[in-house]
Amino acid sequence: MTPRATIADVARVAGVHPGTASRALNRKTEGQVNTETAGRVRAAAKQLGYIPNSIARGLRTSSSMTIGVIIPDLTNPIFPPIVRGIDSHLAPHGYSAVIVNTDGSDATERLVFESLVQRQVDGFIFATGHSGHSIAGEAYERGIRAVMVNRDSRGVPFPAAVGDDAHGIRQSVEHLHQLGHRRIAHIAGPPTFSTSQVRAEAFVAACADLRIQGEVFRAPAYSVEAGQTVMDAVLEQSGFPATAVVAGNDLLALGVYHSLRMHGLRCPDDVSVIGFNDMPFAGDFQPPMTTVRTPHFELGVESARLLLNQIENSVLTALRVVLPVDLIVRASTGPAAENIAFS
Amino acid sequence: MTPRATIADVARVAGVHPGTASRALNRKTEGQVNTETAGRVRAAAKQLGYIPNSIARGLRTSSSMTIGVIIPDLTNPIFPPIVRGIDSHLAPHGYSAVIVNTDGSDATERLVFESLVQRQVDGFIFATGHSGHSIAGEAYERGIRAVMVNRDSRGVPFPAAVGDDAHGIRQSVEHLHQLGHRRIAHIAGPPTFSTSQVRAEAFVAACADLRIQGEVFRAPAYSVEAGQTVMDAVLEQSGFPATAVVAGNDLLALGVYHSLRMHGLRCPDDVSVIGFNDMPFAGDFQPPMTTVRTPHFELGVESARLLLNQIENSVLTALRVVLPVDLIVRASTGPAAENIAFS
DNA sequence: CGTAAAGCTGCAATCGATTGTGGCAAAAAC
DNA sequence: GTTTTTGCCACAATCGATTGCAGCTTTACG
Repeated sequence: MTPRATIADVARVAGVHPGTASRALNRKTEGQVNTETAGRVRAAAKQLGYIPNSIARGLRTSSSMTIGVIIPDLTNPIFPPIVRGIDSHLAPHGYSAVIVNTDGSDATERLVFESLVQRQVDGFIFATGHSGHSIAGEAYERGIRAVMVNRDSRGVPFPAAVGDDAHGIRQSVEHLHQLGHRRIAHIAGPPTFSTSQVRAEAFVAACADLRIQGEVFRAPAYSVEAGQTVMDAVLEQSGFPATAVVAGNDLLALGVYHSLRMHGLRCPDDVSVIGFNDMPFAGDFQPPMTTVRTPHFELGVESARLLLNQIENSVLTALRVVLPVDLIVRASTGPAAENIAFS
Repeated sequence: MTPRATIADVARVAGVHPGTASRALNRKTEGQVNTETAGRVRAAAKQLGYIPNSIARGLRTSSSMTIGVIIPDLTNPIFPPIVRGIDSHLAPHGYSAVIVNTDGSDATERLVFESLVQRQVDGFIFATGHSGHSIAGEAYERGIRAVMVNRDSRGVPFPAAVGDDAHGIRQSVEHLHQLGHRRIAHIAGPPTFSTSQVRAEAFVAACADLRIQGEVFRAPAYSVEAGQTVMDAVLEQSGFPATAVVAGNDLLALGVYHSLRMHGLRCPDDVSVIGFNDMPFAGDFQPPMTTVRTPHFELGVESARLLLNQIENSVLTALRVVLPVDLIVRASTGPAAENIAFS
């Protein structure tokens, strides 16, 4: 219940001026003070259990040592690893991350953004895929530092850390091709996400290269429900007799699983399915999912590194770092079925 | 690039003193200023795009409007829902959460704790299960406000929001009993977690009540690997011919799945398995998992509510809120097998 | 020995907002 | 008509740390 010791208390005990005490306690300035004096100050600080008030420091130095991380939904399993990667790079540098969700809503994105600039965060990491009139552009105009992770920065010149999505899709299509599939459906995410675009484009390009029939269907969201709904439509209405589907991400693929099951079709016997991301436990699904592994943790690390470089050294080390991805073959893909029952 | 407007700027434009501007802009004090004047101030604020510097405010009011949330590992799928629940209650009240991971390490727990008190967080939410010489006791002695979520507060008089674990276990055992199981193994989590204790105790109590054989085995961690290792031992060395296992949580149950598969045993045909938590996608596993649903989101909400009550009203509304749980029966449980192959 | 340079440390301003106190003027009370 | 009350606002202190500047002492050097 005793009030925390301030630097003035430390100075008094050490018999020096608060300014001197401050210098003695800071790495950057401790060279300016006599070694013996500095020792006395440190001793006093330890004795009093002095903990610097970072709010006061922040006021003076106009930095809060916190980074705002804006994600659509922490419940989406790809984000926890990203967040951990971010944190693992931030913490050793003395920064903390405050994570906020937008639920995909543009309005709450703006809301939390404002709330965070009010908090004087030193920078932002955007993991939201929204590409429309997102706040990124506004942030840039306000001179706010930021980076993107797992998405591209559509026009806004912020650095970005992304996976090599195009290559992952290409691998997926080739894998299916080798298994004999010649008619493949792609269930793409919402067009507002930059990832949806590049994956869809890579898909059509790969199909063209291999001279196989590829059709893309757009899901309204990256969710299990959306995947199921779209797959229902593919099966019931599209008239496209696909023997395999490459989904925009694992959630959509899971929705495809559900739809298949509802239609009495088996995976991979009747239809092969490939996901994207290799989310945690993807290997425990029924069947274990073939999917493209994206290094989410490392993506987080890289994005944090990009941001901190920008903040502390005021330099852009890179405008874009792309990390390799890998196709993980499990049990949701198999030889193309001869004929499949369409309604 | 123009420096942000301060309250002094607003005051100048509105032709009033900064103190007056401050009062005009704050809900609690706007009654102290003339309505017409307040309007002028608000207009000026809007015109300048004034955003209060919450660091400066925090220095004066000695509150940061942030809450520290300490969890073992964000990657564990039960925590994202809890965090979202916390956030959903905090945000409308103007608070932000800063989430840190400890990786179960006592040392880093202490580290992040210190880092957060230095950040002047207004309170803590502990989701770490560690019960030994945790920092909770120290926090209490320092007069720091905190609550526990998903764990009990062993001796430390902090409020806690928990699920009715004992009841969940009882339901599980009864469910198995009805299916004809008479020899059940319980794979408990590490004894340092309060949840492990109450679940294990509830298990032996339930078995005693129903007069069936129950044996408990301890896992060194709440992880898939630990679950597999322990189940391996149960099958190969224990000599306990269980026809069913109730796992301490879903991760352990997943490990049991793996072990079973490795031993050529099928679930639920040979051995029934029940998890705990109903983590996301538990219904998509192979087989879909029977498990106890814990309302994690609501647990987060309740813990945040408990903490905010303590902070803002300085009252303890409750020392302990326990939320109901439910057994979700899926496909990992079935009638007891006649005889099961043990090595 | 004198002067210049270097090394330390104290002083005070500063970051941007909040808030107790006091003063002035208008309204109310007598 | 005078006094008291009330309403509104200005003033200035304050939160706790950082930092440019100046002054003092000590060392170095010619």
